[in-house]
Amino acid sequence: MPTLYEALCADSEASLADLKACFKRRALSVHPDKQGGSKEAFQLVYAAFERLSDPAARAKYDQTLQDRSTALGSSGVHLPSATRRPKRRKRQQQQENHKSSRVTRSSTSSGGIGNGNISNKSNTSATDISSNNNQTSNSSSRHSQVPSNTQSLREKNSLQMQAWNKEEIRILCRIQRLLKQLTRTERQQIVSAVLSQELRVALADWVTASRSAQPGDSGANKNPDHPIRSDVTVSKRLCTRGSTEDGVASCSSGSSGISDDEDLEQECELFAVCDSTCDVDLDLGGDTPVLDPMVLCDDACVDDQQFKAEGRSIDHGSKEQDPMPASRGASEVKNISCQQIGGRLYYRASMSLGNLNVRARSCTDLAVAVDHLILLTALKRQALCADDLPGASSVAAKTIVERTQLAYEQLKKDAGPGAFADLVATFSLHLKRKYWIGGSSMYTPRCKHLDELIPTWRRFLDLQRGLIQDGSGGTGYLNGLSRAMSPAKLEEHWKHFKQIYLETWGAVSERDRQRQLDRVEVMVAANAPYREKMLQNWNLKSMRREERSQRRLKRAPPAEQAKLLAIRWADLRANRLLRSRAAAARGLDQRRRQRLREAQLAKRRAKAERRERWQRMTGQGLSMEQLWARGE
DNA sequence: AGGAATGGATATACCGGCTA
DNA sequence: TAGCCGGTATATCCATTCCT
Repeated sequence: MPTLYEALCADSEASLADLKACFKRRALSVHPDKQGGSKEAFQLVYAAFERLSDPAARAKYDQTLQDRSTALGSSGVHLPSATRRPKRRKRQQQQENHKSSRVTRSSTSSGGIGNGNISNKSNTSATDISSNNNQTSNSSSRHSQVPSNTQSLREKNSLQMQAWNKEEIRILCRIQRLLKQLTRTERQQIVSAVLSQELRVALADWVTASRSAQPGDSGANKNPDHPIRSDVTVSKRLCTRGSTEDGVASCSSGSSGISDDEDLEQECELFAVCDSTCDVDLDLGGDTPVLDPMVLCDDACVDDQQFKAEGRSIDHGSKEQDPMPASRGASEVKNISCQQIGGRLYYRASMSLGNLNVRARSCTDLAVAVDHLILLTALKRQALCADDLPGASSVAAKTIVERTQLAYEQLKKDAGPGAFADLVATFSLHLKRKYWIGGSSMYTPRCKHLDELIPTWRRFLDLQRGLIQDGSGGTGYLNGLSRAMSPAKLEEHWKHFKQIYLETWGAVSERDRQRQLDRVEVMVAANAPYREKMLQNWNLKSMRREERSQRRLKRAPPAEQAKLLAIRWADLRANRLLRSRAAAARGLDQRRRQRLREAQLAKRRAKAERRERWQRMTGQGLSMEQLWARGE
């Protein structure tokens, strides 16, 4: 398997400009339209360029190569720049670090949730950048510690799980499930009022043990970098979001949720199962594994939807990103479409950023299209990981719109007026609303300047945010309907959405607006049967939900249930204690009996010996003194 | 728990119309 | 009328949710 450097035919110490040149050279030779080219080869080359052109992803990749070469032994293995980075590269790196440190410092200290969650095909995140740029950061050192502790932690937890019997495990499971159904405040009340100190600690151990002792469990993190969820950073983030949502005093001052104070860490570790008002210190520090608060937090605490609304996808870390997504279309080449007109081939580079589609002009020269692709790749990288943009302070807190705008301005400067003008980029937003228009798309008119589209983009984004706050879950109108949103509310959103959409077209011309209105109405009408079906489903589900809630009302309240479980737990523990004492007593008794048996045996043996001696003595007619004199 | 369904995101092909 | 661009349709991917 060739390395990415080999795929690009680039030196491991190549600068960005070198990489661009190498990519262009290779792309032109391996494109399917060229002799001996193929889509696979082109995709490999593009994937390599996409990754290596990103400094953070490149550093990460270099590190991976270095680790691999260390594991295999240094001989005969191609070592990338990270292993033996020459002075020139090292100096460059230092300069980059120095330049970006001022920019990234604020985002690093505020945690960079947003960036950390950005899904990037090249496996890049701002968190990675900051950790790579700043080797002494706390998060990176914590991450590096996690795997080393994992094994011993697993063994310990496995032993701990063996110590519980089936019934105790069942009770712990039920309490955990019960607590998960409650809000944070209710949970805290019940935990502090009903659960004993011993039960809380057992619950904490149980949660950690069940997580780490079953690595194949679906709940466990399958990411090899973080074998268990003992990452304090993640825990903090989850807790912070949860506390904000529940209206409890926030753990962090910033929206990103990761501050650097240790109190926060402790609070987050304790809040899941232990009340902070408890006057006895819980021994969760030291050797005790870090508790995973997520297990007992409300699932809704994880406010991923907010990020999704910004056009960012959530990196759950559970799936390996495909380094080479399949190409689409007849050209079979990702990001460069091809069309034959009048016997000539036209190429056109395109790129998507969230729901923003960027397209370059079409051209007959593949080399020009590759140049365009290089520019668009830079735009995408900078928009998704805008930490390296000058003046992008607190960029983690910015929305995808603001970051794209920054990246766009930067691209204009970097590419130079000539190259940028040659791109003739056009921008449009692609929007889908399956519930209303089925599989068809709605899209804004193409703009020659991103600035023209920004206000519209913001409006759609705000609308989407409102939809999430209304409880749709942010995954779309249909899911919104099937969950918490009423059909009436849904319709209201659709009207608003349509209004923005038509206004966008109306800004071009009234004729366009009318044309789009007609088109949308046709699509909406065509999709009526589908909506009818969904409404029926929604009614059925609503009825089912209602029945469930009625059943729940008949059940004992959660506090009562928890109390009963806690009593059962205490009984079990008491019985277990009694049994262990009885067993201990039995053990003592057995040892005494054994000693007695041994003593009796010794006595019997001595008696038999005496009898034997006596018989010998009397048989030979000897006296006792004579016998002793013979030494017997 | 795991497969199926869903729907947003992404990417590309195709076509019609404008313009030099 | 060739060259190019904007609008549209659609294929595919993938995360999430639903259903059994």
